[in-house]
Amino acid sequence: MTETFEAGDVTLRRVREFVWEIPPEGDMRVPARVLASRPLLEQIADDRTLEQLRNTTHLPGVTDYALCMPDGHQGYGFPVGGVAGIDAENGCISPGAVGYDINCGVRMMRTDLTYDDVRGREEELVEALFDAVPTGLGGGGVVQGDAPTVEAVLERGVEWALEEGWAVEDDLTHCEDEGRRPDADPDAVSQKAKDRGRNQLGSLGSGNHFLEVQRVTDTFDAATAEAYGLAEDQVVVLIHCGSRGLGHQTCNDYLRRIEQEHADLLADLPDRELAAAPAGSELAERYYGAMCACINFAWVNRQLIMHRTREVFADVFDRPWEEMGMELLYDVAHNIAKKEVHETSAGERELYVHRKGATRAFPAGHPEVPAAYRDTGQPVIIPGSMGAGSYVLSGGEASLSETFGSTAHGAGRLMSRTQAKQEFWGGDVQDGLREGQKVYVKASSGATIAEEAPGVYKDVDEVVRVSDALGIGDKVARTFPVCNIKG
DNA sequence: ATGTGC
Repeated sequence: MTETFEAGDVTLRRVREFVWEIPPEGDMRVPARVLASRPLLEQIADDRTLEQLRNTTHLPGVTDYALCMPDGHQGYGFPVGGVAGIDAENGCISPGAVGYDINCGVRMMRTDLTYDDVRGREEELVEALFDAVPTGLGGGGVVQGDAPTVEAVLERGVEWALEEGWAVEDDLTHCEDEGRRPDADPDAVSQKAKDRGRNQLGSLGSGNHFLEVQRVTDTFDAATAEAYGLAEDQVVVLIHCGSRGLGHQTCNDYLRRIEQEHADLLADLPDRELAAAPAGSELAERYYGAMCACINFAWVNRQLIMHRTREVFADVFDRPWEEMGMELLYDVAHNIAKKEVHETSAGERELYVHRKGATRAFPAGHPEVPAAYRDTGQPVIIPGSMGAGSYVLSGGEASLSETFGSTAHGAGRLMSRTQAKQEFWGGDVQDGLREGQKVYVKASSGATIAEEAPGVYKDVDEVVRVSDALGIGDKVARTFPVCNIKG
């Protein structure tokens, strides 16, 4: 008999280990799949995640199945951790299925330092980073951009940073799409969005965004770890942030326009938050071009923060950063929609692959993996919480057949920010991390520390275990925090 | 996530 899992009015049936399916019924165009262990499934049984996932199967052109990654939880319309491959010719594109923070993502920078080099100097380092990298809501960035600067960043991405001395050539070759989305259309980004972004170039923002100095605690795959330049005890830097007010404004601009101009499509959807523009429409093209421009902005944002971090390390350790092996390992987006060609049940199709809180995980040999990682598969960076550490995976062979080339993006929230602030007090969390785990955290707001307390997250080990077992993203290395700055 | 609302 088929094993089932009941959650409210949703019944999932087990397809095989870690694969659960909501069979199509009513206006569902395809099944919905959750990739999770039973404990992870139980953690999304009582919120809107499964209902939202089911809703996404109503989107025109959704292909084969809608998916929820192991770290999934409820979001705006479309679950965080959601993946949908939607036909780019006959389907649609949905801003809510990309997320408000366009190209929210992570980059990891290597160093040649070991934990011994930073131990005892955590406080000095965390203070220096906090002084150098703007955090929190509002304006102020590493760079104060004027209007032409914003245009250049939207158009050319990290190439702009290279020209301006904020990057080296190797940074481009170790970034998804070499740091530039060619489909970017800066004219499709509103003046209001550009104005908001102008003084936010090189700023972390708030919420779950952070910069963390970490040490590698484990390697699981010696050959891939070596190819990625990772070894136990090594110090690395992880940067998690997105496109700030510029991306947020762009998402909002297009949601409102799409709701108005494609009200007929919206009328057939179960949730207003899923508003989508039909493929081929002017608005679909404009949103795609604007989103790609925001992607470039976010890559530059992370680039500026990384380069500033190099300067901080040079200062603190009194050596040129080039002599400390401070190279970009990889930068990967986890809030994005991309035109990609995939093998589907209907044959080869060009899809808008929507990944919202999901990471692309292309395996070895895929032509879109940067040359540096063509033989190992794309690095997949999965940040965990301040108390649990993070993972580096490599894109798995099964990702292309199972998940449109995707895997998880983090530990996944267990509770809302409001609930977190009722459960935790920022100062206590900070003290506990420092005294218990030698993790030095500095934030511009105590509330943010409470909202991001380790206890508000699911078990990242369990999330990664599922990814690895399914063969969509394979374990390479694990890291643990040393010091962390956040909004 | 966000000049912390739709």
